[in-house]
Amino acid sequence: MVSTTTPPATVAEFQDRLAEISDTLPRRLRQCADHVARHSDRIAISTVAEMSAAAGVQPSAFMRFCQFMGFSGYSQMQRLFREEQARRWPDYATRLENMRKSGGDTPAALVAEFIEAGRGSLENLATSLDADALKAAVATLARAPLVHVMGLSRAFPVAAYLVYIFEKMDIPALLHDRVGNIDHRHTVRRGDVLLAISFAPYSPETLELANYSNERGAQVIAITDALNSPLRSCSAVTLSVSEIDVGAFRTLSATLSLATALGVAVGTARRNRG
Amino acid sequence: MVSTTTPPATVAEFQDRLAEISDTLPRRLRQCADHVARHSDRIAISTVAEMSAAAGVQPSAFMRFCQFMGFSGYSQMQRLFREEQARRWPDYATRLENMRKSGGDTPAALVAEFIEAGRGSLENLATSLDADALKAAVATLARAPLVHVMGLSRAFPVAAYLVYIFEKMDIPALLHDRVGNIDHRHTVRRGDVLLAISFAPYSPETLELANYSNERGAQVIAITDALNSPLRSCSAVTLSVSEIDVGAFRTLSATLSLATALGVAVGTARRNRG
DNA sequence: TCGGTCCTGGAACGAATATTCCATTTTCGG
DNA sequence: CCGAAAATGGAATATTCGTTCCAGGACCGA
Repeated sequence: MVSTTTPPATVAEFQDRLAEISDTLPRRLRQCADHVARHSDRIAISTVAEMSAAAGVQPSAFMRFCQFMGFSGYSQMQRLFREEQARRWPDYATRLENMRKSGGDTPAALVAEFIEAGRGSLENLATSLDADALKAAVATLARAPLVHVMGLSRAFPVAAYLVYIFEKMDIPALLHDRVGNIDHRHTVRRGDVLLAISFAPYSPETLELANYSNERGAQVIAITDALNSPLRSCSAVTLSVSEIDVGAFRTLSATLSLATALGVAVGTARRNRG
Repeated sequence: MVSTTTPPATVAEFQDRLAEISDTLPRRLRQCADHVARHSDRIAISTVAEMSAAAGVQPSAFMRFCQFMGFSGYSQMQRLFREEQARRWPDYATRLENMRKSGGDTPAALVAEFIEAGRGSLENLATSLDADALKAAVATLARAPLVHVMGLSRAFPVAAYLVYIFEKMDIPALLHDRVGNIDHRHTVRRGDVLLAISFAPYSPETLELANYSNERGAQVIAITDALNSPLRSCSAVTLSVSEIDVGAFRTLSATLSLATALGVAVGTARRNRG
């Protein structure tokens, strides 16, 4: 009954085996698998009783599940997750607390706030990213003869960094800055793609260019913040990112991570197609 | 012996009480306190036996420490840290694993990589930030009649965002871009401050401006990557940040968090001095 | 040096937890 | 519909872990 294979040595291996066997599992065992897949982080700090209750099964069923996964029991499985967690969380939490504790508005405390905000934003991105939209955006951008990029105010660093990456990857890209108040809209041609980046309060210039591109027959990819962004109505694909704010300010951690990944993905996609 | 006060309700309260009593503790108990202060994150996943062994004391000593902290015992203390951890780590880890598992080079997997890198960079920043240097940088910048900001290539988004923040906070700041290949160096006056941002490979233009400013009697604050950065030799204060790379690319999560905090701190410092 | 107080170490106890076992139920092929 | 094999639930057991207790030792003031 219990396969005598060696237990997974890493969380990644664990995930693989889970995906592999979860189709062949009886009902209760399947419940365990589903719950574990969804809350694997809880394993490190929960007891079998808690886990099985949360999954809606008996502790004994959960034990059988552990053995199906190749472990001798729950304890061995738990050890894997505890080690994993300890590895990725050195003394960071402690240090942050100290920085924050050092005083409400010392610079170090402020950095701690922004670190926390950035971290939270990254976590949000992980849970809320629309993988299909992203894939569509990459496909569209990979086909574009020329990529137009526009972002003003807070979105400007993102636009600038994207163009920098595009340039590094030999992708033809044009940054629509507003230097000299010169408008570059007439460079947009049918078949080109506009990557428009804007957050509330949305700058009219960016919206205007998005609308113009649409009329001109150039698809629009938007990186924006909320579901009610005006960019959504005039873009083929919308990627949304929300940043946690510190007072009136925000970092760009999540937005830049998404943008960088997008740029690199487009670069590799192009390379693959020759 | 054991004070009958209520136990700390949050990790912050815990830290406070720890700092408060740790001077009055006997030797073994002090060892516990030191070890806990340094590895508070381990409490959630370790047993008393493990913790006490790591601290170099007997389990019973560790128990007494828990009671000094106001808890009934180790279990109650552990519960606090487990709740804290569950709170700040919803299903983020799971989601990330799924994204990464979905394939080596799908866009979503790439985003997961950059999220991890960003997170790691932020954690590095938390543990390696030089609070004194930061404080000095803020003080210097707060006194400057005019702040010059320069960063090219990968550092350009950081420079741009800093100037954006300075502008929002009514701080006179000038971005030394290279539009039209026009050099703004002659705007630098004695008493001004240059905020120079550069990472390997360091762009000569930024280094040049840093040297020039020094000669001109304007102090230089550097944001750079390593300890052997050429900026270090010509700057009054150096803030170092290291970003984890994904292949040949990096995000700017940590750098931007630091820069944003720096900008906001300077703004509030100025406001306080009128 | 002596007496008292506080601290320390280790063993012993009790509670909680993981794990196994088996009777009962369900499933599925014939 | 029947019988075998698999799955399930719940109780019983074994193990680990938290907690307490007490004897011995260190420290301190007199």
